[in-house]
Amino acid sequence: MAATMKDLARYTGLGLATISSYINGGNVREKNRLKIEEAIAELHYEVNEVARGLKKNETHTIGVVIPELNNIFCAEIITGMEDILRSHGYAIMVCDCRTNVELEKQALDFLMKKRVDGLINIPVDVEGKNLQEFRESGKPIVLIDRKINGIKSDYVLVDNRKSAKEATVLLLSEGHKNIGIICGPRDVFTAEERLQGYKTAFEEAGLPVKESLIYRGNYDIQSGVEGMKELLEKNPEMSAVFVTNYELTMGCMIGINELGLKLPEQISVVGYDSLPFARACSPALTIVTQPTAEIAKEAASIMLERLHPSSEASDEPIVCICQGTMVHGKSVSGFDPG
Amino acid sequence: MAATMKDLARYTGLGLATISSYINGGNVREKNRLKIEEAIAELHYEVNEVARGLKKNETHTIGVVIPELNNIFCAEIITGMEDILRSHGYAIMVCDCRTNVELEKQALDFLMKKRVDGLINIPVDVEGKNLQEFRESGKPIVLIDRKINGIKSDYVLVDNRKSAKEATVLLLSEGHKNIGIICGPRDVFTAEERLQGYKTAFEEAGLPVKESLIYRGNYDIQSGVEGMKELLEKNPEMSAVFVTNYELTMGCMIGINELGLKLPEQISVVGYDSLPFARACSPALTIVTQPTAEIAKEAASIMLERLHPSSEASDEPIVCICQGTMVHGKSVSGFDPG
DNA sequence: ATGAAAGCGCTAACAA
DNA sequence: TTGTTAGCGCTTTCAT
Repeated sequence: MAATMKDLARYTGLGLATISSYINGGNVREKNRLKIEEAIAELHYEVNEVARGLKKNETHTIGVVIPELNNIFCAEIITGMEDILRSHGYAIMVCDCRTNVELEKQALDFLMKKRVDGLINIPVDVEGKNLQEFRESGKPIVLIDRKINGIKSDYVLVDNRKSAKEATVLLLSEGHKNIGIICGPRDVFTAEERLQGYKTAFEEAGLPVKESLIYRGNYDIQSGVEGMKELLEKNPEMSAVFVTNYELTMGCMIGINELGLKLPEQISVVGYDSLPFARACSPALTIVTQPTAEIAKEAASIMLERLHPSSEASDEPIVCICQGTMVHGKSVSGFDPG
Repeated sequence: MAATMKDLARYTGLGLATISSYINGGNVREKNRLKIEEAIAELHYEVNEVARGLKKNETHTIGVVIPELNNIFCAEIITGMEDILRSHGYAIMVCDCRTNVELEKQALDFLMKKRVDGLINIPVDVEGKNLQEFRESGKPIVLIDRKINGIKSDYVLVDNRKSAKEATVLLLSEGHKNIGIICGPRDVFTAEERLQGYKTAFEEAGLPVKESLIYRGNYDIQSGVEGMKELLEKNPEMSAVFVTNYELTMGCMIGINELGLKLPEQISVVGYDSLPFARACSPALTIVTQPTAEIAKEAASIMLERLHPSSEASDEPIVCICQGTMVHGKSVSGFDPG
């Protein structure tokens, strides 16, 4: 068994409170300090954060619930948050709910029992019901990437509409008219927003939006492959495509490979998310990148602020909107009517 | 504040022990059971795992320390482990140490204080010193992917030599003689093993290994780009290259793009790790893939076995060696002396 | 089957 | 500055 403060007290002949005071940075007589330090070294003492957590009713642990860890967007955000939070003494408990509402509920339950001090969540449940119980605990919640209707909370979001519109405008400005879009599921906030941005670009250009050019899949590779094939089948005249997340973009490139299409001569492509992947494609992809480091930083900062409110604390929800960026490659060319 | 067992006791008029017994699946008179269930629903009671952890000296939490979360190989393994461990009631605390020995030490300390029940680690410190303290706790440790000299422990490893040799033999059998290799750092176990496999293939073919064809970088994208450029510069006659992890492979493809080389006519490539990426390249890459799901499953199983030893438990270290697989694409062609 | 009480390792009054 | 003590929420004897 690991040594406890009691052991230190016995070893040094001091009282428990003195030890505790020393451990917590209090003042202790020089002579006793040395004794305690000796005891700590000798007995390999390490604070028991579990006991401390019980006593102080704070575990210095943040629950993180996400749809898929195995997804570059999520992984990058978690990496960034973990870095910041741990440097402030907070551990994260990550739960991957596999894009499944029921698993998300279980994860949330699980983390409640573990008494995490706060929750960071990329929500899967669009109803917001899963969060109900946690909200009643009064502990801070930061929602990332997806807005839930009717849930007031701190949010870190990305301006998906703007980026999607920008990407579509680029393709339109190159003369493309038949521009396909490969989207995520109807019930995912970002998917809907990106589609709206696409539609807005058409509307502002005074052009009609063709339903046949809209493919809705899951946010996964398979949907990217299938989406590309189906769009081309239904729209032989399609000359450009906008793909709206990393997995879909990868799938789209696989589809283009398998169909033997030439980029950008036969089809122009604007992808999403991963810059390294875009550069590794031949020719390099034009993409919309998301500021994952910034998202992570904002989310972690809001959480820390909620845990230790500064003087001018307000209980108004904090909503932080980050901006994506277009990075130009060589996968977009002017429309060639020939 | 959340409800406690005391509250349930007061609400039902029962004793604390009865409540505890019910919560833990003990027998309770039907009438009382109903009362307790009513109280739980009414007061929104949830077990406090922190208190339970203190009392039982087990937190149902596993520490996971890895070099980079933001790395597809690590992310896939964590995803798999988290799934299995959580379904057995264990949470994971993930710490990303950014491939930094000092940060790894801090993470390990941190997790000790949090009293995790076990540790899963892709070790960065090749000396094994970082693990010393945790080992003294007597709690189970499972090491993944990298062997540490002189540390007896449970391991889940991949047969890197075999895969690397197989990849090199493929290139040799296509008539290539000047085959470059882009490796990871000298002090990373897998990097060294993969290089050994490459060398063995040459030796068994009776061919000399040229030092100029060996590029050592970090396991990152930048090294892949630079490695590719440097190898070609030093070895204009190089007709094939073996790239030994995902990030390097991505970097290598970026380099090939930037140099405007034709695949596989001008250079044959065998990559590593990510199958979707390989398929998204044009032409599709031939690669060595690692069985991340299997690694995750084995690591989680060993951990669970150590936490709850079956009857025929042995304290001999368990070493599990998984096998990689070659997946053939179109990035390798016969050597054309023309 | 149920209750009373001790104690896990720590912190925080309070007293000295 | 230091020591004594109670108690965080739970489990676990030991009685009943």
